Amino acid sequence: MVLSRSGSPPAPQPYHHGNLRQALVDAALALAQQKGPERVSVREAARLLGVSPAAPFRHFPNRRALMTAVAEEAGTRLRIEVQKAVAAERRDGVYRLHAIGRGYLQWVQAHPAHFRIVSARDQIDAEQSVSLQAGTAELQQLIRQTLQQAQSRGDIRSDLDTERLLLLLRASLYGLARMQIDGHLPQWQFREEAEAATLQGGLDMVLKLLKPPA
Amino acid sequence: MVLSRSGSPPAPQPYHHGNLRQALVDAALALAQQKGPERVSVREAARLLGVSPAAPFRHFPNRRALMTAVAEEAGTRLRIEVQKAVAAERRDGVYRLHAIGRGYLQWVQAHPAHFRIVSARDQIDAEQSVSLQAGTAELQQLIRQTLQQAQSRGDIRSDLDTERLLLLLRASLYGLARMQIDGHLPQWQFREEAEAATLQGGLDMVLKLLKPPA
DNA sequence: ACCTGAACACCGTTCAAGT
DNA sequence: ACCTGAACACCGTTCAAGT
Repeated sequence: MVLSRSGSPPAPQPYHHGNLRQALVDAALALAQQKGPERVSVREAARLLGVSPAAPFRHFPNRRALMTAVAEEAGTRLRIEVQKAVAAERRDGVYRLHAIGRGYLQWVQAHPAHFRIVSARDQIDAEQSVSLQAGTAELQQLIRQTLQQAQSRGDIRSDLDTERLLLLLRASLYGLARMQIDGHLPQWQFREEAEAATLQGGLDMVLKLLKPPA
Repeated sequence: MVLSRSGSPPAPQPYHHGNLRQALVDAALALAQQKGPERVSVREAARLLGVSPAAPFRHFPNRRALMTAVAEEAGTRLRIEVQKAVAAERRDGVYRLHAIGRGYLQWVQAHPAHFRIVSARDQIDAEQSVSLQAGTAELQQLIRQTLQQAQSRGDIRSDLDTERLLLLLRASLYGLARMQIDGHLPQWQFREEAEAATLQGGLDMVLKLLKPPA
């Protein structure tokens, strides 16, 4: 948040106290947005904050731990965003499923760097992080409940196993998100809106397929 | 292929000729399998082959170019594997679609490091590589044709836009593959077979949903 | 044409020493 | 308790010089 954007040496501030831990997370996130998560360096973050290269290691055992902290923050924001999206949907059944998917995909598109970090298994320790594990579990539980509800309302085919549908739904969402992030989406469309439309189209298609046969 | 597995200094072989370029690709791939693609270092590859740290740069302008070459090889193998899988399927229609999906998912599971490299957008230059672009296009074209054929045979609902179905199919497959690679699959199952079954279940579910209503 | 040797500017991480 | 300074073993990359 409080990054000096000016010249090179940001003048040794009274960072000797202050919350260096949080400042490092903020700086790392900012760097990830600028140059991609894989190019974030601990030293550069330290430099930006005017502390020595060794300072970060009083707060994080290693680079992965710092990146994991960044991922935890991003993950929390994602979860909150999706929860907000469902809460804002007043209609029931499929509409709530739709809201979840839309919220998820829109967030990914709005914050690509954040999503890349949460899903960067090679940069973070997702299994070790209770926050990340809990966040994922909570999201999965939200989808599961919404799916069950939609099934019992007759909005969604109920002749199919809920857990398997859940897997497919997650795979579709995650797949669409990653295709966008990894540049696998048709590029003959220049505009951001076009990509959004493609993602939406994918989402619409799954949900259409889930409708009970007429 | 021809890596000396023994002690540290692999004795300066007559690599002064020989195919250093290909040897580097092989070495990088081997390292990627051992420690993950993101931990492959050009210097270590050079060391393994008994050449100087500068030698690789006569064959590749930079690290990304080397990794891209590795990805090209992996991508070719993936494409061939999938093509084989379809060719081996004697039945028509959905069965061919099934074969594609199965071939894809099985390959990913059998060669996780390879898949990680082909899809490691932060390590390679996928857009610059004609080989990778062509491979992806060919695979996409294969799925498209198979899908169209299945639709016209009445195996797959034909009331839905082919291109959108194609997107969903790709997203599901890519999503399932990445979930496995990124460790998002339920871990209460220890065995590899269990993960394979989960992936298969996801694939079966999409294809089931694509069947025309009875 | 292909490779070496030495160098440069970076990294992550450790550790004694400072406040 | 928190940070610095200096050091270590690594990187990717360049470039003159060697064969």
